[in-house]
Amino acid sequence: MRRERRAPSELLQPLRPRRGSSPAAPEDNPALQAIWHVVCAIPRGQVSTYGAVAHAAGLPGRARQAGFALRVAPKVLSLPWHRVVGAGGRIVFPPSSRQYREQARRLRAEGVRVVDGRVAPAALTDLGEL
DNA sequence: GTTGTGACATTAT
DNA sequence: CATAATGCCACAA
Repeated sequence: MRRERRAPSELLQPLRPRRGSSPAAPEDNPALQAIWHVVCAIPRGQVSTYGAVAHAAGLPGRARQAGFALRVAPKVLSLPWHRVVGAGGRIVFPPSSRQYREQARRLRAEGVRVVDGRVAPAALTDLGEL
């Protein structure tokens, strides 16, 4: 049976009609905004996962989009992107990549213990249901 | 329209 | 532990 895969975000905010043929800017995407909002709410010194962020943003099963959202996030938002890791608290960036080191550095600066590309399980946040 | 790709997750082998 | 197979879905070409 084919499931209806309607994004709950569509119910939260009606998609506004795109004007003319203007290319929809990421900033206009409610899903991305929801994700950014959730990430912004992750307390300092705590960590969450892509899947959990997506779920808390009302987008269950769309962990990948959480990654995309962080990727295209405007710099001016200065999101705490480093507080988002993969399942099991693993840093998803390739070790020795510039981003990996940056994320580990920022996390440790907040008191989060990073061992072997993995954050302490205790640092994981619940995010509740928002 | 199709295809390939990805800052993912889960399950199976 | 490591791979592979799926599921998932937005985006770029």
